[in-house]
Amino acid sequence: MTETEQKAIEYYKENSIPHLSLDCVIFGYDREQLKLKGLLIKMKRQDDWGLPGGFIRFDENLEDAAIRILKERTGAEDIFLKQFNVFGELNRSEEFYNKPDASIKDEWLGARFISIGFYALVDYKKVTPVVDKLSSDCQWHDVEKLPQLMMDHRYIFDTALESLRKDLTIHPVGYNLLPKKFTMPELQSLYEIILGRKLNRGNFYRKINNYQILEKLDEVRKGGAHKSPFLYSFNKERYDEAVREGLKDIW
Amino acid sequence: MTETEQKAIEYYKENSIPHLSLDCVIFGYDREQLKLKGLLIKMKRQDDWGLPGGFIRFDENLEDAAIRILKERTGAEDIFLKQFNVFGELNRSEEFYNKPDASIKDEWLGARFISIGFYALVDYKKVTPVVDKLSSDCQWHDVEKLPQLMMDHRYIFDTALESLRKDLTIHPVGYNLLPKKFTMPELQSLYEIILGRKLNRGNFYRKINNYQILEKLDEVRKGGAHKSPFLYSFNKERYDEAVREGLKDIW
DNA sequence: CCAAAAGTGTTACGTTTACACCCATGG
DNA sequence: CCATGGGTGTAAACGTAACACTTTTGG
Repeated sequence: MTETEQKAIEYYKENSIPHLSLDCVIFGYDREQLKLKGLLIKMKRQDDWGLPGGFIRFDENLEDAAIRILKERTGAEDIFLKQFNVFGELNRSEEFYNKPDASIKDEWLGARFISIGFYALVDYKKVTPVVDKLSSDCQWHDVEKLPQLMMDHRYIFDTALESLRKDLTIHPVGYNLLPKKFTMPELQSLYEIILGRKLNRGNFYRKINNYQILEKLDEVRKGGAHKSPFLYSFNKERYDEAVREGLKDIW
Repeated sequence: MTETEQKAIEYYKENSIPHLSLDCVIFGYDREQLKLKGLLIKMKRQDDWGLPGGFIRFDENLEDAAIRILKERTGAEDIFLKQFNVFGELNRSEEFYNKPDASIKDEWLGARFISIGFYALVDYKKVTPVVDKLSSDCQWHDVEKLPQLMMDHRYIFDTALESLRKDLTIHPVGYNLLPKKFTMPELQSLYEIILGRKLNRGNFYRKINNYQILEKLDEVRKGGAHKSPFLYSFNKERYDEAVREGLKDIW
């Protein structure tokens, strides 16, 4: 273990709640490749990838810790972030740092950890994955072809995706993932990518309009090969309300 | 603080994960009064009621800790138990044990705690509320008229009830709340009590039958004032499957 | 006989899905 | 002109709520 690593661990140890970690499943919407990605990190001298995570400082709210970790890893702020499950099986993490050939050995890190899972959704292009002092790599991976993940991180990832897709049917998504002004096909494409399936255009159009979270602008997007599509923006008040209250029974 | 209390705290301190607690919202189905109850405790020398909670031992799974706490408080085993949210606001708990007039002062207990919320559903009659070493009372309370609760326990309680009612529309409920053999009106009554509203009899009959989680027996319940209702039992395999997978798309 | 229980039918209504049509328009 | 986008129509399938009728049967 290098001195940098040791110092980083020392800092965690002094300022964070022990035995409690936070794992973030960060989904990235890739508008160009029309793919959903997941941000994974690689710990120094480790083969398997893992979820970016962190610890909760003694002086910060749980939610703020998740926001901070996300910011540290991606630079992204003001993002759709949600606590979705706690992973507390015995031995889910202990072995990792205690193996004879473990790249990092530390008593604090090697203790039992219970992890609170958050998932986030960010704009793939707006994000620069950041390698921190304990990691050697931080990369986007296609959700459909994830590499081998360490510990129970594959299970956490799958649970997050399931939660995201379920939440999507109740809550709106798109703010911070699309430009301020966007077209209906762009919004539909976002939904299709997250859900992993095609949606009917006409039905999507009517449904999303009924939610009244959109504002149609008097502009069109010029320059495309075909008819210029209209531009829309989110009505932030109605959008936030729908995120809070859910999309049912808002008539 | 008495010596008993001090010893109890000492035991927690030595065997439990610090800064991490577990709060249980235990709902009790009261078949006779047709009411939904919540199990609350009163800490020694405290006026406000609170949720039964506990800590996670270093050597037990998160889920097992919840099962244990439930068992300690109610004697109930093999119960519908679900993790529903984590409460991690700064200062949600610290003040409680650090107030000048706090009935219990302890460094370990007075530290910051993040609490994992579980809710459970038990048969009101099968349960004997147990007062432990730190509490002076343990009682059922009508869900509609809860007393003042300490800390953020009212918020936790309300969140749990919301989760329970939402889960009820997707997952079946009733095993362990009804006798092995029960009638259709009894099952409907259970649902009505939990949901807090009346359901249409005919529709309920068809719906619950479609789920194919019930087995109609060749017996009737004798002794009532009127027509003897048929008895049913749960088909445990189908029931468990529906609990796991949800009730949609099982056709 | 009466009231509760069991089972079924019917109607209405709303939602979702699938599909299809028409129009607009940029290059 | 043609591919894309915008907007609407519609029919089928499905879900569910409300209600009502019938039959059964214990006391």
